[in-house]
Amino acid sequence: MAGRQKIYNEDAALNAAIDVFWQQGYEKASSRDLQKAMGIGFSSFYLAYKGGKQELFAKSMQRFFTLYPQPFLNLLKTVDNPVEAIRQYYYVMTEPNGKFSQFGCYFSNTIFQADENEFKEAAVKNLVVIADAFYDALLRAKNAGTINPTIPTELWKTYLLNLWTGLNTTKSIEKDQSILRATIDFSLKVFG
Amino acid sequence: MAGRQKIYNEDAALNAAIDVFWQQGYEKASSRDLQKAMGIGFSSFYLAYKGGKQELFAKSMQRFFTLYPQPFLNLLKTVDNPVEAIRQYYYVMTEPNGKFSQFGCYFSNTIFQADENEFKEAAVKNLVVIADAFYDALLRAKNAGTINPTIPTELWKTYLLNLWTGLNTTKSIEKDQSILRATIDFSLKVFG
DNA sequence: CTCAAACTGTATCGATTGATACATTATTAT
DNA sequence: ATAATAATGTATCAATCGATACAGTTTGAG
Repeated sequence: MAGRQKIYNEDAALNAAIDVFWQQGYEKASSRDLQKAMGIGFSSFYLAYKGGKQELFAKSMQRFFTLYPQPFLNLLKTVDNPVEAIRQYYYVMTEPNGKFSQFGCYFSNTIFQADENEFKEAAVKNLVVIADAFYDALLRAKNAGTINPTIPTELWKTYLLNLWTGLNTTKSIEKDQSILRATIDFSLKVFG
Repeated sequence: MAGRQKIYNEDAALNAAIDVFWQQGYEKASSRDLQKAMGIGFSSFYLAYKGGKQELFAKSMQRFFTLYPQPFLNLLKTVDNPVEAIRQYYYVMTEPNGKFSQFGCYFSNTIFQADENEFKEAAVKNLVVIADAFYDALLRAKNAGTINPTIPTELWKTYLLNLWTGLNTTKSIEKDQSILRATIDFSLKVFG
C-alpha cells in the first residue's frame, strides 16, 4: 500500500458529522456544511464516503448509537433500580445546555424528517433496541420484586417510547425544567 | 374595480396548500409543488401571496387551526366528560388511513422542522391554546365532581401535550393500533 | 369603445443543492 | 529513481430552489 497520508482524523471527522446531522437533520445538513465541520475537502469527502451524504449519514447514525445509548444500555444491565436509571436518562432531555435538549433525539428527529427510506427504518430499529433493553431491565426488576408496576407489561415499550419521543417536542413548548422533570417523574410512577 | 376574474377558488387553493405543507413540511414543500396542488400559476401565486411561501404557510397554519382543532375545542366546552372527548381526539392519531396518522400533527411537525423562526413560535402558541382548552374543560369536570384526577393540576398541560406529541412519533414505531389505543387509554386514566 | 385594473402563462433569474472532473501533491514498494 | 497508489484543492456540473420579469388576456368603469 502506497499513497499520501490522510491529513484529517477519521474518527474526529465522523464525530463532527454527527453533530451537524444531529443539529440540522439529514436534508438540511448540506455537503458543504459537513465538509467544513469535518475539516475535509470535497475530494477527500467523496473518496472516504463514496456513497456521499447517504453513506455518511448511515455511518453517523451507527456511531451515534455507539457513543450515546450503548453505554447506557450496558449500564442498565447491571443496575438494581432500572426506573431510577431511566429517569436519569430521560432527564438529559431537560438539561438546558445539553446536546439532547438542544438538538433533540437523533433517532426521533430522523423518523420525523426522513421520507419512507432506509434511514427512517434504521432509526426506528435503534429506538426499538433501546425500548427492548428498557423492557428487559424492568422485567428483571419486577421478577426480583424490586418494582411493582401498575402498567400492563404489553404497554411498557410503547409507553416509554411515547414519553421519550414526546419530550423531544414538549421540551420546545414547556421550557420550565422543573415541570418537565415532574412530568417525567409522574409518568414513571406507573413502574412502581 | 376592474380586472379579470380569478380562475381559481381561493379557499380551495388554500386548503390544497394546507395538505401539501401538512404532508411535506415547510421546507420540503416547494413553491412548484404548492402551485401545482393549488391549481394556480406562478404569477397568480405571487400576486395572491406577495410574501411568497412564508405568507402562504402562515395563512395555511391559521386555516388549519380553524378547520381541525377549533371545532373540537368548541365541542369541548359543552361536553360533560372531557376525558372521553380527549380520548377520541387522540384516537385520530391511530386511524390507519387518516391524515393525522399519515401526516402527523401539523403543529408538532412545524415545531420539529422549523428553525427558530416565527413559524415555530406560532405552532407552539397553537398547541398551548389547545392545551389550555383541555385544561379548562378538565378543571370544570373536576370541580363538578365528574372526574377525580390523580395527576397534579400543574402537570396536566405538559402531560397531555407530551402524550399527544409523543404519539406523533410513536405512531411510526408502533404500528399496532390496539397497542397505541391501549397506551392512550392507560395514560388518560390519571384523569380519573 | 377605450383604457386602466386585475389575473394568467411562460421564460428565466441568481443562489444553492449533491456530486464529479482533473490536475497536483505526497507516500511507499520495487 | 521510478512507477504505482492514495489523498488533496479547485473548478464546475446539472438540477432544483424561491422568486421575478414581462407580455398577454380578461374584465368593468367612464
